[in-house]
Amino acid sequence: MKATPTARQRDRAATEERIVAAVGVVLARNGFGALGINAIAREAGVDKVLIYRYFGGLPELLQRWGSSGQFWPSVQELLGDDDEAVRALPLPQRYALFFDRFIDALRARPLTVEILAAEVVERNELTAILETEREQWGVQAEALFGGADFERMPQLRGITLLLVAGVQYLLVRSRKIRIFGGIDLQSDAGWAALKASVAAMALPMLDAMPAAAGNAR
Amino acid sequence: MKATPTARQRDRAATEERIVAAVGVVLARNGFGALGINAIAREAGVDKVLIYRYFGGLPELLQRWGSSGQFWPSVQELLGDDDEAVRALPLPQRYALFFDRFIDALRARPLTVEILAAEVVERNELTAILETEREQWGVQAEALFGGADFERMPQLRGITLLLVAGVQYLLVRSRKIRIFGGIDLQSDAGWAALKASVAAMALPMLDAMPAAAGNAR
DNA sequence: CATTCTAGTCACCGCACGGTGATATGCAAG
DNA sequence: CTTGCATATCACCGTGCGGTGACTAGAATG
Repeated sequence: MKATPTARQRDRAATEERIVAAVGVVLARNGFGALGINAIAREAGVDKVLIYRYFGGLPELLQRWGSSGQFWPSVQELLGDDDEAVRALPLPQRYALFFDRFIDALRARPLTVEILAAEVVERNELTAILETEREQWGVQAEALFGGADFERMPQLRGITLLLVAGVQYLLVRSRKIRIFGGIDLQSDAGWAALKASVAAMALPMLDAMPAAAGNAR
Repeated sequence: MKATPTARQRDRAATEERIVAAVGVVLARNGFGALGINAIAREAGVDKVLIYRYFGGLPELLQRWGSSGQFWPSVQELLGDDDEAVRALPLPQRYALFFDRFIDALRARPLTVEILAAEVVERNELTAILETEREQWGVQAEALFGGADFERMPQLRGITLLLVAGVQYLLVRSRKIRIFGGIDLQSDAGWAALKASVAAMALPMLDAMPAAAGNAR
């Protein structure tokens, strides 16, 4: 009479899956700050000791979870299906399109934004995931423009970096606040306005910068 | 023989001061995550019960600390002493100068950057400080350009917002990482490159945007 | 000297956390 | 059927946290 409270089904693979899934749930619901052994085990409906047994500990579990999804958009995703068409676009339009798709891709990944926020506070297994994914991405994304443009316009890299950083910051902030600098960060309209601003600025800047550039390849 | 371990000096004003000062020390050394009653009391060399007695609790203490310094640069600081000269500058140069000084002002305030990072995670008494200071600032800073320019160029607000956000993001990230997108965020040279990029981009953009603008007032 | 505030000290509570050892239980091979 | 192993459970530990009640000691007042 001591125990036997239904005694779970003894299926290790399934249990592991539940634990890994619980990571995402807790992260999405309670944020990174509440992401601990106890919370995950509770969410999965599983004894926390199993996390230690199956994964070794929280770090390993987070790695496992991280390798179970794509958290950073691939360059292919930014290109879309019309691969060739995008590559043929004049530089300013290509530049604007890049930000368009970059914003959309990140807005569609709330968990990525959550990790992005966690990166601010500390460096851990989760943030390492994004770092590695982003590293390759940076190289490929630059190739999308044809690095030649970057060579010709040394100032372009700084501006692009600031804009990319700005997008990430606004995304992270949009989790907690709605209006920032007069723009609604939680609405499509707000982000559309930002996209339009980038487009409007890309044209004169890219035309003027290297004496005469405009088109690419 | 029970006690009398020198029995501190019974000076409430001085003790309060030590406690308030300890907030800044702990925040600077261990970051926002470690900013608690125990840590502050320990740092101040004071029993934590005094924090409750003198201030009521952590929130009130943080408010008190927050009102004891200027955490956001005033518009006057961005203008500098040569007030009139700056106002007379052509728009692109004024725009670039604004970012120059904005970056310098924030880089000189590590505690502000720390609060900026805390804003990402949660909203509390600390972040409220920055919010209110920043609110007034936003209005005044826009006046610095003459709001007319913003009216004439609707896209300008979005770009400016993205750049300001980008600066804040890079500052926050620079606490933990050194290189970001190929730029050294912990060196003056890195930031100088970013400033140069803004300047290089401001000229063609602001010239072209409203058909014909260029100079102001 | 006795009284009364008040600044400062000490000891303790409940809680949630990360982590671990011993134990019960289902499944499958011998 | 028995044995052995992997799976799941329970009970417990130490630690640091925010928070509180009861105490001690100096300083001013009569």
